[in-house]
Amino acid sequence: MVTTEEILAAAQRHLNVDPRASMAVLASAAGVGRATLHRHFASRDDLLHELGTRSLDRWETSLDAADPQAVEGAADSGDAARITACLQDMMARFLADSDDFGFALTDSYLTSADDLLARSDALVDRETHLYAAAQRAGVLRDDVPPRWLGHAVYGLLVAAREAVRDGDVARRDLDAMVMSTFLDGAGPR
Amino acid sequence: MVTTEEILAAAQRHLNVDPRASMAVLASAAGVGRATLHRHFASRDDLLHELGTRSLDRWETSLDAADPQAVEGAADSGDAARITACLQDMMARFLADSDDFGFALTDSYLTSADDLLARSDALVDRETHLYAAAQRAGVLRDDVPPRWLGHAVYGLLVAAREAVRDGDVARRDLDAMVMSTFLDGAGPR
DNA sequence: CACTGGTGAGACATTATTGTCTCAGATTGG
DNA sequence: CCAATCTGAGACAATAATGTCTCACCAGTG
Repeated sequence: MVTTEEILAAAQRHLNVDPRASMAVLASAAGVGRATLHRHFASRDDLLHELGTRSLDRWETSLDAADPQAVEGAADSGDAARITACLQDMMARFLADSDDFGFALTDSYLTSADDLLARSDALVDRETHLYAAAQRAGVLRDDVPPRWLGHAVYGLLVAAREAVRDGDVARRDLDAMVMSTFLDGAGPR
Repeated sequence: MVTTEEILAAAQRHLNVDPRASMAVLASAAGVGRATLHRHFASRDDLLHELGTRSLDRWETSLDAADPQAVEGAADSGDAARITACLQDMMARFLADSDDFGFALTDSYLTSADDLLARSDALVDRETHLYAAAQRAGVLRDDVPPRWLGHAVYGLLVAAREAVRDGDVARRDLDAMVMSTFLDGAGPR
């Protein structure tokens, strides 16, 4: 039997490639009849909404794991190693999610529903506070807006997903490479 | 009168937000009747194909400008300042294009048409050679695959577009910020 | 065996989208 | 003013997508 999770995974994988994929296409992509797909999700909007919710759930979970550590670390304002480890942990979680859960596509889901958009905004704020704290702790450069750091991380996640998909980077090297690129850049060692 | 260019610009802007936008939506987004839109582009595929072609044209132009400089710079294998300037120039061109010309959406256009896909692959190769040359010249770190650098640049372009769109970074600061993030990363100064 | 729950195939009406066409009005340039 | 040209609105048929429904089928269970 094909579970709801498998259907969602197949749908996301497919919508990544073709955002216009029809329900019929998504059904056969999941190896399921069109009727069965509609038994899981009454409408296409339902499916997209669920997909968006799952993405936000994962994002929130990653932030939940990273946030308290960071706030602590920033509170005693100096434990750079700790806050760096926290950033690394968060990045690794993001990367794990970007694997099977798309990232670049998230946007198109969110903009359609107000509740998802609101959640997304709230998470952006939380993450931005985290970067700001890292800046105060001297772990991240403070000559750029913290929001830019958030965008940069997102961009690198997109890059990472593409790189793995194209086979340009091995999955096991990904975490270290992305983190190093984020922190140290692409300039000479 | 609404020119073809304006229609394309409006379409791209709109398709960025909603890849499923219909011809009717795209027409009114361009401030034009549906019939007029079809006078410019016989079919939706035609429109998307043209959009993809324009993206590739701009990309190719940017590479044309950067490539000879880089090859020269790599040939005498040491003029780091020169090859850095060349990378900066290329990045600035990319950023200028990512402004009005979308970037993140390019993919969905390309994967639909074989000729565009082939052109895209060729350009990726050219750009990769450029990064490899930069690595040999000691301008970019050589402990990562050159293709990863390409992905990273692409990701930062996505980030830059989002950052400007959200008003998180002023356009005039963008070039320097993106280049510095690419070369030096987000770690402390 | 009979029964149950879930499934795929497909019919079906409805709606959205596409591409073509016509026509009346507006604009431009002579 | 007139003619040529381009435009938007809308009619139109064809196609695609959506959501609902029925029905035969099959696997597992009692």
